[in-house]
Amino acid sequence: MNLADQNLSRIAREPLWDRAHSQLREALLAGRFEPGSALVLRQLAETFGTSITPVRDAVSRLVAQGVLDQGPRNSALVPDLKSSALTDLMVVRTELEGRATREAAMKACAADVDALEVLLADMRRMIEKRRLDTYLDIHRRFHFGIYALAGIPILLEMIENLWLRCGPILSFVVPQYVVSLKGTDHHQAALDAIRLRDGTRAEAEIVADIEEAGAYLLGLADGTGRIRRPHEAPAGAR
Amino acid sequence: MNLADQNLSRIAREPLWDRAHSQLREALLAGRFEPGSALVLRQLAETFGTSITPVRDAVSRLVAQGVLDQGPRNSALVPDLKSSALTDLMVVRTELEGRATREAAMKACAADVDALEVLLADMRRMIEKRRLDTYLDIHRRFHFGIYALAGIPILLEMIENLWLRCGPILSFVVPQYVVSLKGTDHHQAALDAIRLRDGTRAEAEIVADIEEAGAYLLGLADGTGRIRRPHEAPAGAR
DNA sequence: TTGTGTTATTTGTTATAACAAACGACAAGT
DNA sequence: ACTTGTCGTTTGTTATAACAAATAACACAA
Repeated sequence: MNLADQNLSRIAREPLWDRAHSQLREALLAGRFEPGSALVLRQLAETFGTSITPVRDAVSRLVAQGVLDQGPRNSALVPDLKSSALTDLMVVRTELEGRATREAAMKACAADVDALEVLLADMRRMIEKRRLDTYLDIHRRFHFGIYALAGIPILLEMIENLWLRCGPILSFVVPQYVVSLKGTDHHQAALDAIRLRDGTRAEAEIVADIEEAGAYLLGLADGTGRIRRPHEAPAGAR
Repeated sequence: MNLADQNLSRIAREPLWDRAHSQLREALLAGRFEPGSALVLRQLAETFGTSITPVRDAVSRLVAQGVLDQGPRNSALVPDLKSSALTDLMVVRTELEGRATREAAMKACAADVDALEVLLADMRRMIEKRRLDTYLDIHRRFHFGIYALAGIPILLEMIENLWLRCGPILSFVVPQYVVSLKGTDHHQAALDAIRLRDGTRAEAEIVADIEEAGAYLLGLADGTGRIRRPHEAPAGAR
C-alpha cells in the first residue's frame, strides 16, 4: 500500500517548557501581567499543572531574552518600564523596524500589499467596535506582516524581542488614543509607500507611528518615571 | 565599633548556572567551539563538575538568546553560519552599531576618547606581536567602549547578542587580514570623528569597518554557503 | 546485497526531594 | 518606641532518578 495521499500531518513535538514559554509570552504581549509583579515558580507550576522544572525553564528563557527582569534572589519580575528605558527601546525600535520597513518596500509584491490592506481594514473595524484586545492583535500582525517581507529572519527575531519588552505596557494605549490617531494614519501611509516602492517614505511613516505611540506612553509617566496604566482602562489586568 | 573602612567587599551571589553560562559565552566568543558541533548536557556537566541541571539552564539560556541553534531533538548546536545568515547579521549590526556610534559621538567627552585611544595603541601592538587572541579581546573592548558611550543599555545588550552570534566565526579573521587592513584604519578614523563630534562620519567609519570584515568572512564561504575556517590558522580550536 | 524489524545506547525532559538564602513575623531587650 | 535576634516560611537552586524519544548497531529475511 502507498503511504502518500493519506492526509496525515506531521506530529509536532512540543515539550512542556515550550508550551509554558508560549503561554507566558502571549500573556506578556497582551499585558495580562501587572508591571513590577513577581513570577513565582511553584505558583506557575500549579497553574500549569506541571512540576517546577518546565516553568523554571520557560521563565529562565524569558529572563535570558531580556523580556523579564531579574529581581533580588534571581526572581523574575514583570518589567516596570521607566521613561528612560522606554525612550531607549524606542530608539532601537525605530532603528530596526525602520530598516525592516525599508527592506520590505524593496521586496514586496502586489499580493503582499493586498494582504496587508485586508488587515488594515480589519483594524478599522475593530476600532469602531471598540474591541481593543483584538485590535492590538491585528495591529501586531500588520506590523510583523511588513517586517516579514524584509526576508531577514534575524531582524524579525530581534524586533519580536523588542515588542515583548514593551508587552506589559503595550495595552496601555487606550481606544480613545487609537481613534484620535485616525487623522494621521501612518499605517495606511506606510502601506501606500510600500506599494509605490518608496522605502524612505515607508520607513518615515513607520518611525512616526512608533514615535507617536512612544510619546503617548511617555505622557503616562508619573513623577518617578514609571509608566502607569490610565485609570479609565482596566483592560482585564491580573 | 564602626563597620565602615573595613575594606570588606560585597559578597556576590553567583549560582552554578550563571558561571556555566559565562564560561560558555566566553568560549563561544573566543571561537573555541567548532561550528556545527553539538553541546551535550551530560558531557558539559562532567566538565564543569556539576549535575546536568545548571548546565541545562545555561545552554537553555544561550539558545533562548539565539546564540546557539537548536538542532533535532532540541539539542543545542554551535551555529554554522551560512552566507545569508552572515549577511543578515551584518545588516542588523551596521544598523545598531552605527546608531550607537552616532549617539556616542554626541555624548563622549575628551577623557572617554583618550581611554579608547589607549586601547587602539594596544591593538596595534598586539598586531605587531601577532597575538591574535589578545588582539581580538582588545578589539572587542574597543568597539564596546564606543557603544557604551551611547548610554543606552538596551542597545548595548542587543549588540552584545549580535557579537555572540558571530562568535564562532569571529576568530576566522586571520592576522594577515588584520595587518593588511592597516592601510585604511576605520577604528582610528571613527575615533577621530567622535572627538570632533562628527556623528555621521563616525557612524560611516564603523559601518565600513563592519562591512569590510563581513566581506572578508563572506569570501571564506564554500559552495554551500558555509563559512569555513582558513586552513592556515588553526587558532587552537577544540 | 538490500531492506526491515529489533535492541541497546544516547540524550533531552520531567518530577521530586533536599538544600540554602532571603524575607517576614514576632518577641525580648534597651 | 525602636532596635535586634530568632524562628518559621517562602522561594530559587541543585542533584538524582525515572522516563521517553531518537539514533545506531545488529541480526535476519528476501
